[in-house]
Amino acid sequence: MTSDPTLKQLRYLCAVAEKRHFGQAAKSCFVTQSTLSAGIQELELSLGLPLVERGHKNVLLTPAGEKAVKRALDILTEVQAMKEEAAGATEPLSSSIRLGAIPTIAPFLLPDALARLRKDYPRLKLLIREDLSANLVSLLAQGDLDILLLALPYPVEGAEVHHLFDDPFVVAYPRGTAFSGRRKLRPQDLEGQEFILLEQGHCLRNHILEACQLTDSQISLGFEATSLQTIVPMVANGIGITLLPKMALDAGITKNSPGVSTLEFTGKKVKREVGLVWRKESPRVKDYQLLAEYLVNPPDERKRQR
Amino acid sequence: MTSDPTLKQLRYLCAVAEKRHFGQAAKSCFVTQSTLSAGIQELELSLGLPLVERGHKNVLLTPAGEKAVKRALDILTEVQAMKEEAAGATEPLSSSIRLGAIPTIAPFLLPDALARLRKDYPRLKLLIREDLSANLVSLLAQGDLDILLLALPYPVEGAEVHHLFDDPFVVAYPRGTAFSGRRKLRPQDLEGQEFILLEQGHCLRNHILEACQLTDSQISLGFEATSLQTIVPMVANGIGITLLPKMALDAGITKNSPGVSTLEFTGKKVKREVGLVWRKESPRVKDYQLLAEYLVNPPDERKRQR
DNA sequence: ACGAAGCGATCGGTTTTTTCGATGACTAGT
DNA sequence: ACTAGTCATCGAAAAAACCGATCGCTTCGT
Repeated sequence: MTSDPTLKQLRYLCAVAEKRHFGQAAKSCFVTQSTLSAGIQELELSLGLPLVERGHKNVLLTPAGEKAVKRALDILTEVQAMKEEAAGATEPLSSSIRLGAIPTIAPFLLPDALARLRKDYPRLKLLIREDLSANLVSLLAQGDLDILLLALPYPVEGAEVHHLFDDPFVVAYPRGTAFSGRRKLRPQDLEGQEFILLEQGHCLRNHILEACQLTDSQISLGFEATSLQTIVPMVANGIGITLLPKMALDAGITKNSPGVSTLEFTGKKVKREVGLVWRKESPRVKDYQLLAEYLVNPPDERKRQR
Repeated sequence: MTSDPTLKQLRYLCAVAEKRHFGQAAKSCFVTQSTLSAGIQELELSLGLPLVERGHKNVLLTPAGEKAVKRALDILTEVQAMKEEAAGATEPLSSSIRLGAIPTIAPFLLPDALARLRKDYPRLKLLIREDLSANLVSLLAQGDLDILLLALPYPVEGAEVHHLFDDPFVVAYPRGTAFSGRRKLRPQDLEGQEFILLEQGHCLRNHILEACQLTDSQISLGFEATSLQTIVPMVANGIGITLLPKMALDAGITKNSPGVSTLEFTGKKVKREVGLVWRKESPRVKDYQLLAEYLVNPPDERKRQR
């Protein structure tokens, strides 16, 4: 088995084809004539046929040489293209990011952030996958997703966690009942209430329980829902109360349910956190930090909108 | 300026992309893991960005890495194609040959030979240029032609000459005049005759003069013609006599001119030679010798046809 | 909790390849 | 014949590629 051609050899060949002169070709490649000569010979050896016809006055290419030069030019331009593509890829947020987000964050945080991202980085392709935290974490681990938008705390097994902001809970209750007249609540005020929470698997459920220092067994659960959007009408119908992420409230989740009132908690303890998670080894931290800025900004904007 | 990628590095990258495992990729490249690892690193350095995300359990490619792999595969297949093309080109008479031939040979020798060549080597592309010997020789020297079909002797300045066969001259004279009744002629029998020859520049003219040991001044020239095909009718009209290459006679040049009779010479001295000429440095001698066989064969075939 | 195993990165030393400058062989032109 | 110009060749030095061993880290099994 003869050895393979070398890119260097192909460059030599192209130079010879262009200059039709070994010495000048060598100069244009910044090597000595002997080096180039040997390179051409080796290429001919590896291809098994003569490519160049060495005359005394002029150097000519054999038909095979002509074809080889065409190929070589193709190859070299492709290599060049690869380099340029790589150079272009160093520009931030210029390729695709596969983002996983949980259902209790994605609909409230992403639409606005994505719009602004698209405006500033039109070359970015964001692929969104909405799923439960557990599934997202495993998808991230096996490389099917690049980054996750999760509610924290959540166990992420040696992945990098980047805190974005706190997301306080607010109580949503049927208008005119229970806490009417109160301006703020303490967690313990909720005791004895009928709760409507998301079904098992949603981290929001656990975060709410933890934030209120409750356990599954301590609270009476009238119903379980599959999404926040379905919980709100249930509250409006007087079936029970729930805790909503403020983020969802800000995004207008109660807009079409006038029967629902909301109350904030005192202090800042009753909350979940929102953060990004990526593989520790990921080399695109720069991209992710940039992405983080666009996800953190919305709070300011929401204040304005409120 | 960072160095260029290497084909080897591209192969390493593709192997990693395929195996998603450095050790196995290294094995498939028949190198050690350290070598491959270093190669990938160098490639990343030369492209200026990470291509591979090294996890503990699985190796992943960055988006830039994915693109680079696509490019790399393209490049490698193209290199492979170049090699295969080169290998295919070693097959004889498979590419193009630019053949120069003089007007006093080409129309008589080539049509039949080309037909048989086309049948046996359909991939051969023969480009024919018909011109005077002097022009052909210079075209050959500067590489615009690959091989010449000439009448010899002719000065060819350090080119390679390959004798094909002798081409005797025959006398063509108006039927019923001069040599009627003779079976053979000696050159000196032509003295005093009115000659019709080709115009200056045709080597046939000089070959005839030499063969008969005459000079321009010794013979009376009634007319000069621009082609053999036009000489024959002139002979038929009784304007004079001429010498024709037997090759032309065999090809039927007098077929439509019943007023022309022909006579051979005694011995084998009154002739020109037909040969191929190529640049001494030409690496395609194999092809040319094969071509020669097809040009030499016709004499046998002509006997059959006569 | 701890040891073993798996993986990629790194290090030193050896082998191989590349490169250069000088020289050789050959031709064309003077 | 001699000179200038060209590509091929040679030997030594420089560069690189490569390997085996080892390191650091993580994971898995006990």
